[in-house]
Amino acid sequence: MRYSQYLLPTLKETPGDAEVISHQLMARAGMIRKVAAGIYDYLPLGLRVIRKVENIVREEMNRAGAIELLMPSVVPADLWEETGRWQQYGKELLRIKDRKDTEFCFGPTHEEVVTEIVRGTVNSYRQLPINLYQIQTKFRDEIRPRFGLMRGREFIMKDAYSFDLDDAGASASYEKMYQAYRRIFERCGLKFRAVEADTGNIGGSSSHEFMVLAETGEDDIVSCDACEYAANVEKAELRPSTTLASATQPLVEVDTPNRKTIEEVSAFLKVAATQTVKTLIVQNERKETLAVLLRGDHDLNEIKLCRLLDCNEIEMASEETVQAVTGAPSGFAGPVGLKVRIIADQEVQGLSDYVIGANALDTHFVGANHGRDFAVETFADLRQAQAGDSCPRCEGALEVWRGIEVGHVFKLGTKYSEAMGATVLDDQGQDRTLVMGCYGIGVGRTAAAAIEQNHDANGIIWPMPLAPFQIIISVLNPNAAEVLEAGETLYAQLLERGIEVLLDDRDERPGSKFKDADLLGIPLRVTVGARGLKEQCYELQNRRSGERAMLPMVEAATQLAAQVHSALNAEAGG
RNA sequence: CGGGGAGUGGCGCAGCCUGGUAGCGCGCCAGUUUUGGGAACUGGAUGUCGCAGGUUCGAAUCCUGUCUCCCCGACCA
Repeated sequence: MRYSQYLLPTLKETPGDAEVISHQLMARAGMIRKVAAGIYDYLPLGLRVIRKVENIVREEMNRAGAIELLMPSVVPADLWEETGRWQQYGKELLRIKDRKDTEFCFGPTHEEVVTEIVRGTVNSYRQLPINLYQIQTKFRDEIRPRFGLMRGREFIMKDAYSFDLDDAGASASYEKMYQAYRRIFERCGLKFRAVEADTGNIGGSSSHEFMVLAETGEDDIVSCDACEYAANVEKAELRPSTTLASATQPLVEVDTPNRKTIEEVSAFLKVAATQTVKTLIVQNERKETLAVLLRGDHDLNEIKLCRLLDCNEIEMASEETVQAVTGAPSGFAGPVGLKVRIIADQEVQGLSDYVIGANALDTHFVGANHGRDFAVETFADLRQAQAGDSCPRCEGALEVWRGIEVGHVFKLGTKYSEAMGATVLDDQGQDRTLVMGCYGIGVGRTAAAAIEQNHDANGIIWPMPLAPFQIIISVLNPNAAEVLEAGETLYAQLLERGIEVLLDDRDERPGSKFKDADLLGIPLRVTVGARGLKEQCYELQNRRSGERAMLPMVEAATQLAAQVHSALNAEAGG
């Protein structure tokens, strides 16, 4: 591609609405343009990267035995009504009507559609297992899209769905996808972790998320420093606590004027936060109000609480509710004398003689003990894991990372196949409900995550497998005939060798060309200028390492092609 | 949706408080001189100041409404 004839609008300045580095650099490098909140144009350079990711995904899915197809983006409401999701799925589902007022949605995910395909075309266990996938534009009307391609409303996703006769088969299909995903992200040159995850409202029994490690990630994940255990904090189990407490101090009411938070109270009473217990008054969607006790320095994990209570949503009670339930303004809630259900994190069980709210303005208790002073209905694992916690599987300790979720694999079970009557005949001639799995990869998000992990002050540094171009030839003075000709010659030789090369033949000053080359993040830059030509050489610079080398003109194309191929293989290996 | 902020040439911003009919930098076009890390000079083009009302002799500026965008929370590839 000739730069002078390409559409590559680079920006010197960062657009004001771009917050994270990947968004800033994608905008500056002329990869994307915003059309509306969470909706983007993929400009030519951006599309090239998207295609790179797609092709890696496609190759690995095919290798794992999955079959590509393409389902419609616009899906009739009937299908979604079969599974009840037309009602369940909230405002994220973009609902539209056609001219006859028939309802449709723009598909945010395709369990219903694919299940409909399989129920109509797969009738025998002999056709199993089968795994169907597509790479397609999805739409989810997110409440708050942000960070460019990281969380768009419209985005490109690879979604795959496996169908098996039984759980064992489904587990095997799941394992295949898990391994395929590892290969995909390794080939993309990304540092990532596969972590145990919550299944959310897609449903199903177990799942893993593939997290690219990056500070700007929106998820917290934990991993053990000794074994393989890794999980999203939403999901991370904590080791069961077995210690039991016994009281040694009497319950005494103390004044804590204006001290509401754990920090304020523990500082005021000169007690460690670990020796305090906080009482959260919460409500679920059924408007049940209850009190949750946690050690002062711990945080509530709402997902664990939801699971315990068999509800979908937990929120902190309003000030009025707190006042009504505890008889005091928030900040002083405690379990003593409370009339609502009281449940506690398991680690409260091992505490004794702690500080706790007294349900009266500016007052706390010291020397509080459950069992003696109040009763706890249930102890359970309810808190968020944090750095330094013991691993639930071994003697190691947990570390905390930030991650970007680029892929997610689920065991779905029969949730959709049962609702939609997707069955096959087994070898006994009996109807069997198919056991499903589903597997997603955010294509644009993967590209964005790659930038989060691979950039410097000058711009993007693409891993070779994702680079929109593998080599950029910067012709320093295209007005000098012999310089332009030397550039053109190399350009032609590289194209012949199948290398993706961008020829910067613009009539710009050298500085601009170097800045743009760095910004775009092309892994190898060849400078063609009078200086090198005097010695019959091109000059090579590696974007990542900054290393430079003189390449004799006669062997340049061969050497460069070899470097590109070895970089591709290095990053594809492992 | 709750809380915070912002809409002014393609991009980044100033002007608004204290109303008088729009300015700076980058980019763009033409020319001259330049040419190894975002060149200099000269000349030029581009704005119904988000939209709709209102106040006023006069509104980018004040008032009301509305739309959009961004940030913090819930959601997720």
